[in-house]
Amino acid sequence: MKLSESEENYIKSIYNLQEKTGKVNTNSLAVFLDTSAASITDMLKKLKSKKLLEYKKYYGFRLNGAGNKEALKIIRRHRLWEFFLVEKLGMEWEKIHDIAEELEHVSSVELIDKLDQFLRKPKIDPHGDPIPDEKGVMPVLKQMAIKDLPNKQNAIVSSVSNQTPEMMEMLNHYGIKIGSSIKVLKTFVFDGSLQIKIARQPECVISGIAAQNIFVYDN
Amino acid sequence: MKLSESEENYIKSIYNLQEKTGKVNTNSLAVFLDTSAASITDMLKKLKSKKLLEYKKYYGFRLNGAGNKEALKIIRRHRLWEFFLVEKLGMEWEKIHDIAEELEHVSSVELIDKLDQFLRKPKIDPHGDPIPDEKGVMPVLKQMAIKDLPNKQNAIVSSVSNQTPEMMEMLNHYGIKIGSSIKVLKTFVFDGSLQIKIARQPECVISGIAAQNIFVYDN
DNA sequence: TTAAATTTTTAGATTTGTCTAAATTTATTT
DNA sequence: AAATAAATTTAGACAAATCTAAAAATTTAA
Repeated sequence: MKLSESEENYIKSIYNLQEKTGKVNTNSLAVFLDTSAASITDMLKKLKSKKLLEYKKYYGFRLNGAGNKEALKIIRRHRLWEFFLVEKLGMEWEKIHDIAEELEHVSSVELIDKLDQFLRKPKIDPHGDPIPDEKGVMPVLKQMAIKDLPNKQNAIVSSVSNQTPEMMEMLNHYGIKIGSSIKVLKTFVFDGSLQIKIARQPECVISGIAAQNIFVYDN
Repeated sequence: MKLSESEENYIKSIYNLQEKTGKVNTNSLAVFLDTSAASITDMLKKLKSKKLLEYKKYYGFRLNGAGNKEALKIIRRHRLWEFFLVEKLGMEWEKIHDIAEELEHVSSVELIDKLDQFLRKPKIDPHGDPIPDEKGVMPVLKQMAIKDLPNKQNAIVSSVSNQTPEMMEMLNHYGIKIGSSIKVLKTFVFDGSLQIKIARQPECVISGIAAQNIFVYDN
């Protein structure tokens, strides 16, 4: 199905809000897309008529099977481009989102599959989000606290359970970000602290408490 | 200046037709863009009001300095993406144009400069067309038709002036591509046909007409 | 040098995606 | 359960880019 850029943005946003907060309504989508509630209603009618979502006036809406499939295609494109921008072009983590937002609308299947191959079929984008495969399947990635990561094994930082300013300050200090490549060099049994190496950062030691709150993907 | 996708397509087309045929008029542009003459007139007014071209009713139009600059930026993006698609993703020469046509509208300067670096600042795209640099300057590359290439001298195929399916079929048959190493073994004065050798291909003979349309870099 | 043909422009519609303001429906309070 | 508040939808308008049909200007030809 050929969708307009705008339709794609709506579908992707609905999918993302559905994933993140469980449900979406007209207002939250309007805020998210920085547009009016009236525009949302207009587009919902259109997407319904294209059979991409269930929608009942005043009751709510939800992507159906076809809509989900489209969303996953768009998300796949977005995340592959983000990976490309960081890993191949060396762009800053913070700058890539807006560019990927534009690139994602180029929809040639062959382009995206070739790009996927070229990037060696990555499973996680630079923000730590999973990348759907060519069939639209999200890889299931188990997470583990880095205290449980075997020594010398490379992993990708996936999330942080304790998002206090104090934690952020520390992560910032060590250059630890979602998506950072990380390796445990040594475990100090006495207090559970770990000596670690983050890609492009000097080695450092983090406390056992920190090691319980920083998660990585379990490959 | 932020331009719409449509404005960019008009500017690029005007530039290309100007280059290729010397001048453009409403009808030729309408044919080229597969749209109506009325739409051309509408857009000309708009581009005039944005000070990107000179335009007098019924008299004609031409990109001005600012318009040319914009055109060169778009062409730079297009050709860099074409190079990427062929050299990095290994896509077929024939399939890349339409994809680059979409990618070219993503206009982040940082993206394009990083891409340029990543590709090692190529000067020629896979169709043999020169790629403007970050300042919008077209590299000056001398070319010659292979009919003018001295016998026994190695050269690199740079471009093909007649990009019809029929020409493509023949080039394909002989294994002639942009970048192919080529040598003229013998010239038949009677009809201008040439016996040639393409690297990794058997010797073959091409007609005088073909020999006028296949270009090589003049080292 | 008129008449005919061609090219270009205008006038008026249409589609897409958006808007504001008003109306309607649903949810919350008193 | 009314009254009030909040969320959602409708109605009507607008800008961008396009279209067709008709009018105007220019070019060509008789």
